Amino acid sequence: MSFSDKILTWYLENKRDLPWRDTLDPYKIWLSEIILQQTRVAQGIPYYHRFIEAFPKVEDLAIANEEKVLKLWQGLGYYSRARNLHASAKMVVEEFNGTFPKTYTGLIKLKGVGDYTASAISSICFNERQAVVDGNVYRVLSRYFGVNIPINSTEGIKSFKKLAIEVLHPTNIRDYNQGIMEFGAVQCTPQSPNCSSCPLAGGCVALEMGTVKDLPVKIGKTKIKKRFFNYLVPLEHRKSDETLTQLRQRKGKGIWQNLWEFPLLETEREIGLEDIEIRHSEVLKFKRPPEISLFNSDFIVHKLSHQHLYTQFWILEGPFYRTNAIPISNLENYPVPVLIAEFMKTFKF
DNA sequence: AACACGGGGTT
DNA sequence: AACCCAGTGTT
Repeated sequence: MSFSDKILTWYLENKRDLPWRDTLDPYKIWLSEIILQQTRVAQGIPYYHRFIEAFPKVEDLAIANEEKVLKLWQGLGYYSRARNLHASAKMVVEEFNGTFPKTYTGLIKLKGVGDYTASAISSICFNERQAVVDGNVYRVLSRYFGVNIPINSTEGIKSFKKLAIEVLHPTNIRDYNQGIMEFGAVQCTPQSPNCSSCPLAGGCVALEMGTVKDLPVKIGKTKIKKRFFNYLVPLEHRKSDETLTQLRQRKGKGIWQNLWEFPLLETEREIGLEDIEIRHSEVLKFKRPPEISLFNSDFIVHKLSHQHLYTQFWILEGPFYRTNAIPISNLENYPVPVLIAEFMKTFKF
């Protein structure tokens, strides 16, 4: 039995019942694939349901405000996925009359659709002969065939893609592709893979050589940068029994593009109350000196994959010049980073 | 070729 | 703390 037949047989007996497995609708498969980029299935499932409910068809997504799309995406991370998702929905509706491209070549032109995603959609929806190479596939192929070329080197990317094409199933591309990924996610896991009950143990080079735990090989380490964020939370208590505050939308490059946050003073190092008293006007203008207090005595350290944000929330009470001022009851409508959402949940406005 | 881009789960 | 997740786009 060939490698691909073993994978396919295993899959047909072990596949999970996932929400997007009951359809070949390119819209739904595309949505699931974008959500699942660098994201675990368990984390993505509730988002998939919410998007399908809010936007049953690609036309619904295309006519939505970006604000609403980002709000639904809040908490998933890599927000360029949401912006590109929205842009591609518009492309499909406006340029292709609402019909998704039916080929790898057509699909890869969509924003946010790269080699992996174009291969996944074209093979799953149309059984096109394209090989998917995601993190699971790198792991399974490197172990079974004993390949120690670094998976994130240029040579590795090329040679694993070539190998993936060579071992593709002859006919059932659709199920084989999902099968090899599922096999990596469930059976041939990163740590403590279940080799003792593996249907592919016979023929697995890494198992034979005792190198399972060393594969796949990955080079380079992400250097983590430290940043110091001082959020200035303005509060103006009005007689109308309403409290005003202010949010701003992040623009330009960097993290959290197009999401909202409180006025931010970023510094090179930790600063204290005296510094805030002097510098708050760089960020936010008050009509008279505000009453300032620190919300969190210890840093809130928000960890991203490549930076740690040492964060202090400063509460500034007093009347301020209200461009973009909003009542606190409206805060929930804005798409915000998890760091800000956690603060809003904890702070007693 | 290297880096930026989130947040959460697992060990 | 380190690694990884159904990767893509930019520099």
